[in-house]
Amino acid sequence: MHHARETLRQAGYRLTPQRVAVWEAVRRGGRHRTADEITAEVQETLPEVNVSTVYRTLELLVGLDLVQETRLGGAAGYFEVAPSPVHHHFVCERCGAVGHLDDELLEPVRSALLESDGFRVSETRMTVFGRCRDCGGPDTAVDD
Amino acid sequence: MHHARETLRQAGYRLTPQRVAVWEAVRRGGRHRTADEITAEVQETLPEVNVSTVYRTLELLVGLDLVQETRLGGAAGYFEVAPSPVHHHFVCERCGAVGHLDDELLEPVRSALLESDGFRVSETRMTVFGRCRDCGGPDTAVDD
DNA sequence: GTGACTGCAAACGCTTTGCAATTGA
DNA sequence: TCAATTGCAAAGCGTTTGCAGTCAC
Repeated sequence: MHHARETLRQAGYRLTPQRVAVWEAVRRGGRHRTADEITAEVQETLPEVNVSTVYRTLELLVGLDLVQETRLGGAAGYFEVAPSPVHHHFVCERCGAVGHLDDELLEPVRSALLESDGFRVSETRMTVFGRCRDCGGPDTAVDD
Repeated sequence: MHHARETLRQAGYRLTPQRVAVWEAVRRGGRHRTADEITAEVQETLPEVNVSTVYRTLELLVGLDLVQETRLGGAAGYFEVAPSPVHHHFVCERCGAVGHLDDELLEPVRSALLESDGFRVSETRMTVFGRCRDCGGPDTAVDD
């Protein structure tokens, strides 16, 4: 259970209907949503809400570590409830399905970077593209 | 030695001074350059060249696998000579230094994805943020 | 009541596009 | 020659901003 309301209050921010609606939309979405999609959903209940408010709210929620923004390749950013533990994404380039990938898998990469380059990783953003189980691998024979 | 000219010719494209200049700018740049930086450099010798030409040329070169575009976080894309073998980037969040990270390091990640999710990876884009050797780690005591 | 917040409209930065003029093959 | 390519200007996209009015506290 998330504690967005309390977090907002405790940080001294006002609990407006718009903010609640944006948070709900991000949460309900589950999968990654663009600011545009979030705006559309919020407007179903609060038709007057403006994109700029959505962006401002998303920025706020990202700052409070309640929401995470991800760039999946295109021009637009994607938003989702900040996951714990940290994870990354794999995207099926055929059907668009998005999956999650645990951050622990990248531990060897971090060690290697520290040893070879003295680079101390603080944040990793990885997006993997390929074919999901249902869509078959690129080198798999498909009969159709 | 790269073979941009031949590749262009063989693909049926014209070898214009603008295209050569863009390719040279990407190549000479070495590090990652934005379309804007490339435009500026090209205009040093061909002042009339327009951004749109640069973008069209970059798109062409990317399509021919001569150039690679990367998103490093901001709004703008970064271009560099398509590297082989494939690599990824680590960015120092303090001084902005960009380093390269070999794709082989990600082999365990690919295996794990295939085993656990049946996901067959075709392309990985990873960007790692942190502190380079000179800037010190986030938990390193810095005396200044 | 009052300052944090909103909606609006306009601007932003980066990129793409339509079109007439130009140019490489 | 003549279609491919260019420069220009304008539009596109997602996002941000300034401002006057509004609302949660």
